[in-house]
Amino acid sequence: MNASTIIDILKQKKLKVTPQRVLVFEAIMKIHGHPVAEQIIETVQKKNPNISQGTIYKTLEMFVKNGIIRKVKTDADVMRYDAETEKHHHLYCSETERIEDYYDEELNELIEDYFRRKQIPDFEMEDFKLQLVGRFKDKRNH
Amino acid sequence: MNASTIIDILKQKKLKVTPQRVLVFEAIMKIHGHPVAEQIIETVQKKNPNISQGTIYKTLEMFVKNGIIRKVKTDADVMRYDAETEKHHHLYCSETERIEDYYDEELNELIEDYFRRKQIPDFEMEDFKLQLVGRFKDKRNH
DNA sequence: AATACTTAATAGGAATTATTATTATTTAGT
DNA sequence: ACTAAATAATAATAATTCCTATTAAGTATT
Repeated sequence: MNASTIIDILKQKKLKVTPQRVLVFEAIMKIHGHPVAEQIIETVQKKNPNISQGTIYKTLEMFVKNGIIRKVKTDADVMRYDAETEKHHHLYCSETERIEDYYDEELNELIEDYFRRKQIPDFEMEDFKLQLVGRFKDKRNH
Repeated sequence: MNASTIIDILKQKKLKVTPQRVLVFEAIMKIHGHPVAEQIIETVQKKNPNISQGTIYKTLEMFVKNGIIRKVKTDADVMRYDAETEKHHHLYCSETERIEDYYDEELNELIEDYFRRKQIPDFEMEDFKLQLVGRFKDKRNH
């Protein structure tokens, strides 16, 4: 992936090609992994200090909306607390902020079993959690 | 769960029992679901307006450290961005902030299969994501 | 049972930090 | 050259953390 790649992507999506957007994309490519906004800002501004933070945040948001990049973690922006400390998973509503607990021992065992057979290289697993994204059929707005 | 429950929990863990801690715990119990700090603060301060925000945040943090409650979502506190838009899961280091992508089509199919057989009541699943928490065996600090 | 002691917890407010909003100016695409 | 959208610069916001003097919980002592 390089400058011409993002130029093509933007053109294809009928989005304006600006030097700012190209630099932001190149920064994400260059850093790889999962950069936080700060790292992207730093990398972009090293190349061109005149590019403002606001533009970079706006560009990232635009990239996310257009499926060019993703946000890691679920989208809600504040921490939530959960009194339940037993192992469980979470159901996230893709429309609202609603979150529900989901307990499924059979599922836990299925996944545990799977990872007993298949080791992940260089990684020692301690725990796992499934985020299930979808829609609740009842209209409650917890 | 009620006041005497949290009192017992705190005593058992050799933590001081204070009215503030009891009220914070009761608030979480009362709200159930996955309250954000703001809701907890509101509920606590309705009972006793002299309890400060800082105390409530500190108490929540203490509860989390002692396994009395959990934080929902992974613990890192800033958004991260990911250039990869293909379906994948995440490996989280429990010690550092490192996050790695994890691709596993076999696992995807296993889980998809499972949910094809077993429907979650009142929930229409659109997507899922696995968070695998553990330790990386190499020392790289991405 | 009341009192003093010691350390941790708390209140109150300031500080921090990531992110979003605002607006005048600039620029990309036609 | 035109027009709508993007940008720079800065202010505003909001969640969370930090700081410090005061207070209170748990424990030991009478």
